Amino acid sequence: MTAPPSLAGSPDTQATAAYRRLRAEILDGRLAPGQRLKVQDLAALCGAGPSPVREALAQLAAEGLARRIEQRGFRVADADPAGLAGLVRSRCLVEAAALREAIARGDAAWEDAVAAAERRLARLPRSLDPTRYVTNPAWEAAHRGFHQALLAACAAPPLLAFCERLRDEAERYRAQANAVAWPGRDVAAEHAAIAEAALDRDADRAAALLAEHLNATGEFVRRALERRAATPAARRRPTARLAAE
Amino acid sequence: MTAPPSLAGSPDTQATAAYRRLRAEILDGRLAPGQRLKVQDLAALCGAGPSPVREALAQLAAEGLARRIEQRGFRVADADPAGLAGLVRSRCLVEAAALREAIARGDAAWEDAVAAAERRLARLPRSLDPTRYVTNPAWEAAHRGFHQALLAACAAPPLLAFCERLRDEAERYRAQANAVAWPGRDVAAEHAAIAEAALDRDADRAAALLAEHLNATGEFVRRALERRAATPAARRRPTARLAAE
DNA sequence: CATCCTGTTTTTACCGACAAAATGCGCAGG
DNA sequence: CCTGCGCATTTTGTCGGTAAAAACAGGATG
Repeated sequence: MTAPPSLAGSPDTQATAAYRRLRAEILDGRLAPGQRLKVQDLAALCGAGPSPVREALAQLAAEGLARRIEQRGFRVADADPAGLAGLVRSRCLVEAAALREAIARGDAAWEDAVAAAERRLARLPRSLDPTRYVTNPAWEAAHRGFHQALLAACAAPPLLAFCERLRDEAERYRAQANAVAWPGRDVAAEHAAIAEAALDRDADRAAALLAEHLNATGEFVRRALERRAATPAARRRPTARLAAE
Repeated sequence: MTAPPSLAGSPDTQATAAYRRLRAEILDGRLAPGQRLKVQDLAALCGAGPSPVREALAQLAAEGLARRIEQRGFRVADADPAGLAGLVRSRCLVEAAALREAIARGDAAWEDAVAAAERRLARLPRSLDPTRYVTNPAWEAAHRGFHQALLAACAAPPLLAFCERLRDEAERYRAQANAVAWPGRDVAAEHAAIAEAALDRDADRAAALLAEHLNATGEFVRRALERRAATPAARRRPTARLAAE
């Protein structure tokens, strides 16, 4: 029971700490798409030297969250409509395939987990404030958990990891969109319908509903992105300095 | 005219050079699965300092070709039967889905490209030596080109990139297997059948043939892996020693 | 008026050195 | 003969400083 050197948790090395931090900032849009990532600035931000930061950036670039330009540093990956379209199409195809597989292979435990995740998600409010959108971390976690539970019975770890990665990237787009508007859609009903079809073992219906769900979110984000592009970049407010190169 | 510093091509930074090199060595098995990756050794190998090497390793770890163990360095990713099974399953699901999409969206140019790639591949010998297996780089390139051409009409870049990554990992397993045996299968016929079904726009048949093709390769590799586990001088200790150093 | 050159300033990419942690080894004790 | 503990050695992860490449700004030029 003595706690000699390091017992619990993560003694998190500087490199992974920087990785986590930068990843989070990119995902929620605090580091805007296209923005330049100067090593020294980030090093100062993370309170670390340049080496761990470069390591983190290399990792992020490999995951597609950043772009490396040889001899010219790193930038946050862009989030343009073309990228969104490819992302949504990928998600529809891949998640539908994974869901079909999960439905084919899922056992009783999988059914229970799906049902439980659905109920847990349904109980939580999407936004912390009923009148306008305020991110609810608990809902986000439950949402992720639901989609994960749906596919969990699919015995193909690389595929599931890929789904996770695409979900991450989608979150980045959503963060852009939520700055502008939020959906009036009844997402809870969509989730319930997907869960029901999956538990009925109706692969075609479940896959179609899931694809529709993803497409609807994509369409919403596309509109928001469009509207955002139309608005002249917040008429030179100092706050825009973050986004400016 | 004045013979400037770097004239053509890539002035390849040390980090990317190391990345390419290590990646190649992992893919063709010269760095064996599970092997420890000591930074200093690799740095000496690449003629570079530790920082670029760590950067390359972080990238490889993000791609799944290496594992990072916090505070304990990097190792080459394992290549055990379980990993192979998940990989094959993932490839079947993902490539089938991508192929369906490509068949649905492909135009005449796509058809031509597929047909051309198939003919190019059919013309090349699988092995440089007819009596035993000797890797033929031209065939490898054409093979990759064929599978790529098949899916090219699928408008989902992230998905295609993922297929590439899985193909890379599969190559790693194949390198293990080819050290033991080589398939008597008529792979050329399989490729021809897939191309024909795709050009007939018969998505179901094409997807089924492709999945079968991938499964057959997977099964071949699995057998080879099994045989390999039995033969080497790993009598006293369970398989652990193979991974050690 | 746009364009090109040129010197200055940032920024990248890299190395070598250093502390903390892990690994392996020898040795006492059961 | 095996088991557990402390010490020397390796290895990791990190920093600060440095050459070289890119970005920038200003002035001369067609």
